[in-house]
Parts: sequence; structure tokens; C-alpha cells
Amino acid sequence: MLWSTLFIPTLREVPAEAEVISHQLLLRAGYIRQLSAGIYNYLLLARRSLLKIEQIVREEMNAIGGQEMLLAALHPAELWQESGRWQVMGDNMFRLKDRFGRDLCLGMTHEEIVTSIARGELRSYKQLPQIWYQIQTKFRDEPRPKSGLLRVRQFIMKDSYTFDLDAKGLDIAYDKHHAAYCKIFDRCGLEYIDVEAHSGAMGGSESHEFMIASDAGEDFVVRCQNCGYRANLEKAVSRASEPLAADLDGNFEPEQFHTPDQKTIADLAQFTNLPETSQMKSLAMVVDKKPVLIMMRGDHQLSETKLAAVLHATELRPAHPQEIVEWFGASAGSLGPVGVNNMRVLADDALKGRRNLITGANRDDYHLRNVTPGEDFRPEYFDLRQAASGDACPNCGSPLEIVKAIEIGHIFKLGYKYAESMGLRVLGEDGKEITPIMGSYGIGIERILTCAIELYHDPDGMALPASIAPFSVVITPVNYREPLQREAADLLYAECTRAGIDALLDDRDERPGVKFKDADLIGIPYRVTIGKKLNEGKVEFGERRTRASEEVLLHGALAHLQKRLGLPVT
RNA sequence: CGGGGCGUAGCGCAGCCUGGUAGCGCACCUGCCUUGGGCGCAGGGGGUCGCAAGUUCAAAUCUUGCCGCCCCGACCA
Repeated sequence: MLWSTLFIPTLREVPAEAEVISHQLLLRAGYIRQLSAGIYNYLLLARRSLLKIEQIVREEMNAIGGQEMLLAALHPAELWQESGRWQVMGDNMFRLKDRFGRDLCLGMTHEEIVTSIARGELRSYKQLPQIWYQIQTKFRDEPRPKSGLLRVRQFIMKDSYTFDLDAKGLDIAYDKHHAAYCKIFDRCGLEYIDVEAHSGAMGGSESHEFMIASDAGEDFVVRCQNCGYRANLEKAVSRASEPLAADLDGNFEPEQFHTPDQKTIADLAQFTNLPETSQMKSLAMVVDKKPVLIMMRGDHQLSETKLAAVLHATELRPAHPQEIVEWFGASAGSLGPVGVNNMRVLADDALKGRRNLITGANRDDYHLRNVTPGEDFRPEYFDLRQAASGDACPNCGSPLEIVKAIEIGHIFKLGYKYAESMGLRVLGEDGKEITPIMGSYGIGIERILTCAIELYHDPDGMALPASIAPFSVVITPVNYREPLQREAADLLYAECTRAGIDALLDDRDERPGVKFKDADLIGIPYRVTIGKKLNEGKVEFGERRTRASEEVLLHGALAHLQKRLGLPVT
């Protein structure tokens, strides 16, 4: 395409509202413009890049037998009421009414829709398995859109859904997706981490996330550099460090002592001269409207995700101060498990086998010493602890690290949740009804672009992987008015076009500096500069990412480019 | 939804405290000039100062309300 005819509104300065790099560059490079909070228009460059990403996704999904569909974006409330998610999704769902007052919503995901198609049409085991997918816009009324295209209210997603006869079939579909996702992210030039994840409000059992390590991310990944263990922080298992002080041995009775104004674990550690690892933290939570007391080692953090998982809870919050006083007769700084019998008491596994610890006395300004879990109170033990950096790897014992990351893909084994609640059944070989088992697999299309920018940029702009850049090459005649340069540039451009390479010819009447700056900014992977060496028949071939450049003959430029792009030389 | 910040030309900002009818840089238009890293010179166009009400002879400036955007938190397949 000819640059002089295109709308590529590059900016010299960074718009004030952009905080993260990818957002700044997307705006500066003229890829996107904001319409409203979390809602963006994708201009030419973004559109081209996103189309390339979609095409890679499409090819890999087709390769595992996926069938592309285009599903409705506007959904009747009834479907979501059937699955129960009309309620569950709460304010995250965009809702509207039609002229007759019927409730509708904008699709945030399509489990209900594919299930509704399947239950009307799939009748026999012979029709399974099925892999259906779509690449289209989804809507979520995010409470706080932010970071450019990272957290938005309208975005493109590839979602696939699988239907299988049994768990074994689902395993196959799941593994196929896992493999396809690896190929997709490889082809997009991204270094990803696939982690075990929690399946959240989707329901279901096994789940993996594909993450890109980045400071712009909102998720945390725990990983072991030694053995390769990796997991979402919400799910990560780790070995806690040893307590800093040995427990007092022996059978002692809990003993109350006065602790004026000692509210936090740190206060108590100082006051009692015993480390945080010898303290027990008492957390009053409200889980599905019922109070629960959680006991943790003093220096440990509760993972609310793990808590929700073990209790199969949908709603979970810390108790309000008034509730705490009502249930415990004391306020938050002095809570403890001894004598509590009006609620479930849970304890983290790290408290198993500990003896004679310190915890609250359920009386303001008093604590108890010599409290032994399992003797002085009988908790239900679970793994409730959030992994922390420095914890030991559960597999090999090496120290774990925690990195910030952006989620770009998520695969789930859904199980029977939707098939059951929405009445999807087929007849099996023996003539009996079978409920198919489902899987659901998403990829955030814009996030691939965003992550590529976060990963690959320098002070001059983006340096996109060739597979997803809006153009493969930019041809830059230093002075397009110069007839020889023009002739050479036009020739190379025509050659590229004939060879099926996306070339951008910078035919603008601009000074070379402007053209170079713009080319760098928009991140085209290769640039052929046509200038002073043309009288020797040579042009300059440059690589954006590395800044490496070499002189090649004009007549060999196309072949050189094809080689670098991994294409057959024509 | 809680806390904070910002809203003045397409972009970045000053002016606001101390009220007197809007300015700078970049971008844009015209002409000349220049052509290997956002040239130079000259001329020019563009703003109901987020919206509304109030105070005042007079409001970008003071007061109140609303709206929008950004950041932190809560939230988040």
C-alpha cells in the first residue's frame, strides 16, 4: 500500500492518558483511538495486525478439526437464566431491553449459546466429538477498564467449545487445544508460560492459562527455574519455610495474657518476642452468607481462591467489624479459634503438627499462648495459603519466583455444568441417554498484539514479530522525487506485491528523518531504504528489532526479504 | 463503589492562587527552500476554556452541582 494514501495518524508526543508502554505506542503509532473508557476504534494498522493474528489462530484451530462459526452477540436473557449465570455475572454483563421490554444481554462468552445450538441438533453419539469456535467481539462491563487494550469492555476473542462423549474424549480435545495454543503463540512470536490455573466462575475441573511475563500484567505466576514447575498464584502449591522458632514442646493449657493495643501479627511478634511464624492469624470470612473462621500461620497470606474452591463457594468476603463483634465478642485484633463453636473453623495445612502457638482470646486486648491446633481447637485442614516468593518448589525444593504476567489464553475442562443445566443429551450406542462433556477455550486477540508490543519495543517504537506486523516490509526511498529512486522503489514494491508480500511504500513527500521515525514507530520488521548507494545498484536492508543493516543489490532485495521472512525465493 | 488527579486548538502544556474578554511548542494550510534520522524562513487558519447553575459591572479564573477521562484500591471466564 502507498503510505501517502493511508490514514496512519502518528503522534510525536505521548497522549497524557496512556500509562503503559503498549497503550502509548498503539496511540502514537496510529493503531488505535479511544472512543470511551475501555472502548477503542481499531484503525488500519491495528486492524491489519489483528487480522494476521486471527488468521494464525484460525489456521491452528482448523488444524485440530475446529469448525468456525459466527455466533450471535445479542442474547436473550432466558438462556443465561437457564445456566444460572444471568445472576452470577452481575454487573459485569451489559444488559438491555428490547422494545417489548424483553431482557437481553451482550455476549460476554458463548457457552450458553453453543449449548443451546447443540441441544437442539446433536442427537447421537455418532455426532461427537465436535469442536466449534468463533472469533468475534465480546462485551464485558469491566468495573475499571485500564491499560489501553489490556482491560477493555469490548474485545475480540477466539472462543472454542468442545463436546465429547466422556472424560477421555474431553482429555483429547483439551490436549489438542493445549498443543494448538502453543503453536499459535509460537507463531505469533511470543514467549509464553502455560500454567495450571483456577477455573473460577466458569465451573469445571482442569484448567491452564497461557501467560506472558510482563510488568503491565495483572496476574501473578509462580515458577521454579530449576524444574519448570509453574502455576497461577491463585492455585500454586508450595512448601512453606520452616518456622523461625521451634515450638515449645509439651502439653500446656491455653493461657490468657494481656496485650493492650497489640492488633497486628507484627505487633504481637514484637510484644511477645516470638516471630510471626509462631503466631496464628485468625481471619473471619463470610462465605456464601455464612461465617467461617480461617486460621493461618502469622506470616502467611490466605488465598481466597483456594478458600472458595475448597468450600465450593460462589461468594466470599471478609466479615464486617460489627459482624465480628457479634460473633466473637471481640474485634478483629483479638480473634482466636478456641471455644468457637458457632461456625466452621478451617486451618491451613502449615499449622498441622504445630504446638503451643499464640492467637487471639476473643476478648479485646487479650491473647492466648499455648494454643495447639487439633487439641485446643479442631479445625478442618486445607491448603489455603497463597504461595510467596522464596517458598520452596513443591516438586524439587528450589526457591520459587513470582512474576507479573498478562493472561492471553485460558483453556478449561467445563464438565457437565452447561450440558446438565441446559438439558443437552444424546443417545449412546446402547440406546441410553448420555450427557456430553464440554470444554471451553479462549484467546484474547488484542492481548496478543498488546503483549507483543510490551515484549518487543525500544525507545523508538514497536518492533513487532513479522508474523503479526501490519506490513512485512516498508520500502523507504529517501527522496521519492528523485526519478531513479522512485523507479527503484516502485520496482521493488511491484515485485513484493507480485510475490504476495505485504509491502508498505513510503511515497510521502517527507524528509527522510520523518520517514525513518515513523517506520520505527509503527514497528514494521524490515525496511528497505533506497538512497545514496543506488548509483551502485545497492539498497539498504534493515531489521527493526536488532537495528542490523546490510547493503544488498536492488535486484536481490526481494529474494533477500523472502529469505528473511522464511518464504520460498521466487 | 471508596481514595486521588485531570478536563484550555488535533497532541503536549501554560494561564486559574490574586476575576478585566486566551497563549506557547508540535501538528495543520500557502509559498520559498531543503532531502540519510521528526530541516529552515515567511505568511496563515483553528478554541461556546467539559456541561449547567450561581456570585459579579465583568468568570478559563471564585462557588455549587453534574458529566467525562486517568491512576490506586475493591472487582475481574
